[in-house]
Amino acid sequence: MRQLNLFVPTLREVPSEAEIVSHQLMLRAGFIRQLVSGVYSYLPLGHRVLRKVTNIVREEMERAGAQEISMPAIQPAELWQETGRWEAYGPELMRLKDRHERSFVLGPTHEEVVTSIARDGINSYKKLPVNLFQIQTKYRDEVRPRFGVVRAREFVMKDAYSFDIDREGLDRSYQSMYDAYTQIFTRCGLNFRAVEADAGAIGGKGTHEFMALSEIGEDTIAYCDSCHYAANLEQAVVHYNGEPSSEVPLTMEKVHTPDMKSIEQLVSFLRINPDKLIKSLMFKLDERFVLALVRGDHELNDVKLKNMFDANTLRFATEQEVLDVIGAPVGFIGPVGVEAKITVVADHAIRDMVNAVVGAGEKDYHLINVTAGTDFQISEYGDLRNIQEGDACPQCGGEIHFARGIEVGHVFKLGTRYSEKMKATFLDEQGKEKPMIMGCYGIGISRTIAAVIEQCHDEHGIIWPKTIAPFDVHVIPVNVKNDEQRQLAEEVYASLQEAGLEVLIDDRAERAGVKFKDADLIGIPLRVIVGAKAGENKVECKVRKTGETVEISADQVVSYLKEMLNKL
RNA sequence: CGGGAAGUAGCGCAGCUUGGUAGCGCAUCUGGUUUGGGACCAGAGGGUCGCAGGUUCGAAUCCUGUCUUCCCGACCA
Repeated sequence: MRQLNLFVPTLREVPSEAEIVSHQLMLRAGFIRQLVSGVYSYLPLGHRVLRKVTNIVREEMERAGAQEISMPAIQPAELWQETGRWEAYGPELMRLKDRHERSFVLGPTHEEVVTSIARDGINSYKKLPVNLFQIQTKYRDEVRPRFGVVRAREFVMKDAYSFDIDREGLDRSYQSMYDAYTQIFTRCGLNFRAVEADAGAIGGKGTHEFMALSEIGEDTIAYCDSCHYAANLEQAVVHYNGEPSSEVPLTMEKVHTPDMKSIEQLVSFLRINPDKLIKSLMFKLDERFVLALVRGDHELNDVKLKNMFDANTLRFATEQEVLDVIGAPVGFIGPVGVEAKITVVADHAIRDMVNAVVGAGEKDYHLINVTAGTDFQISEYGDLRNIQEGDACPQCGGEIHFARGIEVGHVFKLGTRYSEKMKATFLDEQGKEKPMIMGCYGIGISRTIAAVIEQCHDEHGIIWPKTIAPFDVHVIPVNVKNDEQRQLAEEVYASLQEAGLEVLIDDRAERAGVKFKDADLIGIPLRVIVGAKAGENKVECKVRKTGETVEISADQVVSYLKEMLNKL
């Protein structure tokens, strides 16, 4: 490809709308342009990278036995009403109406469509298992699009759906997708971890998120330093060791704590550590009120609380509800003497606390020297808090650390959630009708590209992994007006192409500095500079990543670069 | 949806306080000189100052409304 004709509008300055490095570089290097918030065009270079990633995904999916299809982005509301997601998905769902006032959605995912296809097309165990995938533009009306293509409203996604006759089949499908994903992200040059995750709106049990490690990641990953354990912060299991305090329980006392509503205020007022405090939080779970207790220095995990009660909805109780049920304002509520009014549950850590501080259930008062089991009763203990750095790993007892991650892939075991609702059944060997067992597997393709840039760049620009670089080699004649240089560069260009490499030649009549700056920005892994020594048939080969430069004879360029490419 | 910031040429910004009909750098075009890390000189093109309304003889500037973009939060495959 000739740069003279290539549309690469590079920017010298950083567009003010871009905050993070990948967004800035994608704009500056001329890969993308924004149309409206969260919606982007991919320019020629960006599109080439998109194609590279797409090809890797396609290859690995097909290698894993999945079959590519293409489903519509426009889907009728009726399909979503069948599974209840027309309501459940909420405002994230892009909805629209046609001229006859019929409702449609722009698909954020395709469980409904693919299940309807399977339901019509598959009716015997003999036709299973099947895994169908597509690579397609998806739509989500994000509350707040941000970080360029990392959180966009329109984005490219690979989604796959497996259909099996039983759980064992699903386990096999799931594992093969897990392996394919590992292969895909490795090939893309990404530093990632597969973490145990929450199933979210799609539902189902048994799920892993593939997280690209990055400071700008929107999720926190808890991982173990001595085993492979890694989980979403919200999902990580907290191991209960049972280390009761050796303190002698003292007699409960009421103390005046005027306006001391927060943990921080109490800590400085009473001169105690936050781990001596018990936080009492009141929630409304479905139709009931619950008082949940966690240690002062811990964070309550609402998903765990929700799961404890198998509830569908959870929200904080309003100030009025707290006043009505407990009889005290928020900030002064506690577990003592409320057993008759409300269900009290607690995190395991509360078990071990002796002489703790709780709200007195009376404005401007707290109780000190309070001990669970003695001064108040707990109806159920459970793992209700978020894991913290330094906690023990639930699998091996090692130490838990935190890292930030960008979710680039997600594999779910769906089970029969959709097949039952949509009556996607098959006849088994006994002639018995059964719902298909489903799995679904997504990869955020456009987001993956941003994640790679976050991990692979320097102060000059992008440093593409060779596997997804827009080109393999960048040939730069320093001065195109010099016939020797131009001709030699053309020869090198032709021979590299002949050798099957993807080559971009900067044949613009720009000064050397401009070309080098642009080349750094664009980030093609290998560079051939044809300059002053063209007359001696010598060129310079440079590795973008290391800056390593070697002067070689033009005749050796092809073999040398092929070797370098293998080493990268 | 709550909090904050900003909309002036393709990009980055000044001008606004104190109203007088728009400017700088980069980019673009022409000519010349340059030519190994974003050159120099001379000239040129490009803007309904986000939009609407109001105040005024006169509005980029003051007032009101509205839209958009970005950031923080809530939310989230």
